[in-house]
This record gives sequence, structure tokens and C-alpha cells, in this order.
Amino acid sequence: MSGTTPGIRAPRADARRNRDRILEVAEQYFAEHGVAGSLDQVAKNAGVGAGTLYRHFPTREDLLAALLAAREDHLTQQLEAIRADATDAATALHRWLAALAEWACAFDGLPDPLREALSENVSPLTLTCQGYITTTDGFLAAAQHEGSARKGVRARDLFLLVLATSWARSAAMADDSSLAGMLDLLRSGWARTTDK
Amino acid sequence: MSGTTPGIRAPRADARRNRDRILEVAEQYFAEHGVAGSLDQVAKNAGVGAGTLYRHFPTREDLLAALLAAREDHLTQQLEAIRADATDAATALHRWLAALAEWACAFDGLPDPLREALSENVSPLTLTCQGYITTTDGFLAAAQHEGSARKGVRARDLFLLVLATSWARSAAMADDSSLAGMLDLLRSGWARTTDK
DNA sequence: AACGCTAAGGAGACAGTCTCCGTTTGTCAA
DNA sequence: TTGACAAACGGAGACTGTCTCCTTAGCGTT
Repeated sequence: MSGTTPGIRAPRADARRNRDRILEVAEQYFAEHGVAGSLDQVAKNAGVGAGTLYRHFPTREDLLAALLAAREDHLTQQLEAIRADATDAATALHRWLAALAEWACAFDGLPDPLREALSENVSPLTLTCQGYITTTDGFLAAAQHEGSARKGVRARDLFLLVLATSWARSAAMADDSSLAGMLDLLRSGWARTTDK
Repeated sequence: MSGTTPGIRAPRADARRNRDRILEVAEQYFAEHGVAGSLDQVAKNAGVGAGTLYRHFPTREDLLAALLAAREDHLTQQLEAIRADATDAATALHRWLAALAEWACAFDGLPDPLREALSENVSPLTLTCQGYITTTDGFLAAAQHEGSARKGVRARDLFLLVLATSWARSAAMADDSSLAGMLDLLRSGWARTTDK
């Protein structure tokens, strides 16, 4: 035992190469055809057999989770930036939700498996979502404490509605301004209240 | 010519019977398995060949449109009731949106083809959606005129967000209270504003 | 009763998912 | 080096679902 964990062997070189190649190709393919595209086609584009693809990523969700893991950095960076700027809690929450919404638009059709991951809690995507809900809850609680967010609003609902907004975006002639518009609507609601 | 429109023949008795039977069975099947279920299975359950089903309803959307047409009465009745009660425009809008949200939950997965119908405007569902958007716009404009809805909110966005809410509902452990909660969020937003 | 034409049925082409198993290949110890 | 072994590969093929095409059945009319 030369320092590596006993019982766990390093993956073979070709396996690692194939895995990377699949991810690379899938990223491109999903970007073009949406996350519901043909997996066999991904395998073909990567120059591997279907069996190889399914061994590395047993389900579509596993593949998706790996792709999102690669993008996690980007969201994390935004998170840091938001925390650093920290003007008021409401602005921070709004910016975080906008970042989330953009994240969920990374691939066409992405919101669907994310929603799925929240209902049946045995998906490789579940953990990611749970984490982001927790983060959302942090921002939300701060804003509520500050008095700039209404009580009774729950982080999970908020997260779901942001996902839903991303889902809706692909209908709205796909312009990013309508995404922003709907997020504003989520913040302020359609009603003009004098509030209590 | 005995009063019937010339050039258009009455459908044959068996054709009509089959069509009705398919609708009846599809209603039940979709209610159980969602709108993405197997059409061949619907045909089998109805005791007809696949060809018969596809002749009557060339696409899944056609079948869906026919099913929704049968339910139109229900929504129309609610619409009348809302108009009759007419307390204030804001309440009316909220009740209308709630009715819409419930309507879009009639079958599991229904929001997806509805959203689709809005992006590519050549679907048998497009007309239905457009009509409901117009209705929404009526309520919205009244509320805006009354001063109880914010300016700048667009009916189409509102309709889409209601659809999105129905889409989100199926994740939220499917309890109807969370649907109501999200609709409230849509009305008031998460922010606690003193408004201008 | 016979005939013409609408509609039914279902076989089959096609596309996608996913598994299984014979074959290849990287790795490590001798 | 070489050989042995496990790890990984590839792709044929079973299965499911969509949708079309063409033959057959039978409705409605004369």
C-alpha cells in the first residue's frame, strides 16, 4: 500500500480517457439538442460503444450530474461575489435567485430532471438541489430577519419557482429579458399592495 | 341537400363510436399515467388499432386538445362565477389564475405541451392558450386600471408563470396547499416592499 | 342485394433505451 | 520482457414506443 486507499484501485487510463471524452461530447451535444437527446448518439459522437457510456453513467441523471459538477465552480464563484458585495439581504437574495435561474438554463430541458430529483429523493441530482435550497434558505432567512422578505415564504417553494421560471423561459421566445422579467415578478408579485 | 352543409358528410357511425371510445379511454389513461403515456396502449385499451387512433388524432396534441375541449365547460363556468361575484378586480384576477392553475393540473405533465403550444404557434392547443391569455389580460388590465396590479406586468408572462407553477406542483409532494402557496407568492412576491 | 367508398386493423419500419457477453487491453508482478 | 488477470470495451439484440401503409371490413346508399 503506497499511500492510496487499500481496496480501491486507480481507474485504468483508457477508462478515464473515455469518461472525459464522453463528458466533453455530452456537454456539446446537450447544449445543441437539449438534455432529452439521444444517449446512443452521444456514445457515437464520443466514439465509444453504448455499453461504455452506460457503464460510466448508468442513467441520464448520472451523466447530467457529472456535467453540472463541472459547472459548479461557476455558480460558486457567483455565490462568493454576491456574499462579498453584500449590500442588503434582499439584493443578495435576488442576485442569487438570478444566478440559479441562469444555471438551470444551462441546457434546454434541464429543469425537468431537476424537478424530478426533488420529488423522488434518490437521484444523483438530489444532493445538488438540496444544497442550493439550503443556500437559498440562508439568503432568504437573512432577508426575512432584515424585514425585506415576507414571512411564510419557504426556501423550497422559492427554489422550485425559480426552476419553474427557467422552465417557462424556453417558451417565451427565449429572450433573456423575459427571464429577468419573470424573476422580477417573482420578487414583487403582480399585485400592487400597500402591504401591512 | 337536407339542411346539412353540402360537401361535408356526416361521419360514419362506427367512426364516431370509436372516436368517443378513444376519448373516454384516453381520459382515464392519461389521468393514471400522465400525458406522456403510451398512445398504443390507449389504442389497445380502447380496443382499436393504432391506425384508427392516429387517423382520429394525428398527434398527441390533437388528442389532448380534444380532451381539454371536453373540460372547457368547467373552466367557463368558473369564469362566469368569478365575473358574477366581481368584488374587486384583484380578487377576480387571483381567482382566475387559481382556476387556470388547477386546469393545468388536470393531467400529470399537461403543462409541457401547453408551453410547447406557446412557443411554436402551430399546435391544436395554441388557440386554447391564446384565448386564456386574452381572458387573463382582461382581468389584469382591469386590476391595473383599478390600481391593484402593478403596471408593466404582461398577461402572457403571468399565464406562463401560472403554467410554470402547475409544472412545479408535481414536485412539491403533490399537495394542493403548496400550489395555493406558490400562487400567493406569485401575487405578492417574496419581497416585503413599502411599494411606491 | 349489390356496390362504392369510408374507416378499421395491424404488420412492420424506424428510433431510442439498456443489457449481456465475448473480446480486447491496460497493469502489475515475476 | 513476458504472462496472467481483472478491468473495460463494443456492439448485437431484446424491448418499448411512434407512426405509416396497405389490405380488408362493413356502412350507407341506390
